[in-house]
Amino acid sequence: MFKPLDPLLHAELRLAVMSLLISAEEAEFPYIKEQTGATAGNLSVQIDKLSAAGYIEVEKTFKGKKPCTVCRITPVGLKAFEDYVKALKSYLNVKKT
Amino acid sequence: MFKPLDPLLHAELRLAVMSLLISAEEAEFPYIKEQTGATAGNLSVQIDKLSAAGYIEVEKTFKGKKPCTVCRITPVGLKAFEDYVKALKSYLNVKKT
DNA sequence: ATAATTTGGTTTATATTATAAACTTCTCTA
DNA sequence: TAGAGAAGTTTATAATATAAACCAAATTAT
Repeated sequence: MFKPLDPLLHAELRLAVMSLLISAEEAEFPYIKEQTGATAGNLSVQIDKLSAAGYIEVEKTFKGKKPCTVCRITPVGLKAFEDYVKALKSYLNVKKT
Repeated sequence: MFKPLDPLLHAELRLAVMSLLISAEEAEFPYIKEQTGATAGNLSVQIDKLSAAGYIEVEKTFKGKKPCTVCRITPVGLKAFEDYVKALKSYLNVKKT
């Protein structure tokens, strides 16, 4: 009846990050921060979690002399996101009006 | 960009309960328990929260001599659910494939 | 030159939340 | 009448999200 919802994705900020990365393919930390409205600390933690799960790839480089953290979604992450959306539909597609 | 997600609804079990009640209009505790696979304790707590928020109505009656807890969605709950679904879409409708 | 501010983050502490375990009350049945 | 089962509730714990505090380097102001 109800499919389980991947707890890693069923969290507002992490879902927003994944959502961004799916449409953008690549995004820098400050951009994600601005788009999501998250605090840097919170974003840092959630990015770590997504990265630890292999859902995103994080590359720490330099842009001139400033540090620059770039995030990309991985195939695993994309799959997880798609599965999550499918599962969610079991909760939403209830009323066939 | 990303609409905030009602934290009361953005929780697996509560979402499942609301989802059930939207299609069923009325449901008894044991039925909800069975459909969601939740433990009675967890379900009891989550039903209380939905009820406290006015999202559902809980009626405690008797079925013969056994207690019988019946739940119904309220207009407020229905509205909240619809808003939640709309908000969710801001996270999902990203890739227009 | 050096003090203050900003940028780009990380670490840590707190507060909330979800969840299950333990408990209660009543009924049925062996 | 003892034990099991149904229907929940309360309470304790473990996980989680989140922001506050912090750090380092670079830029700007004095």
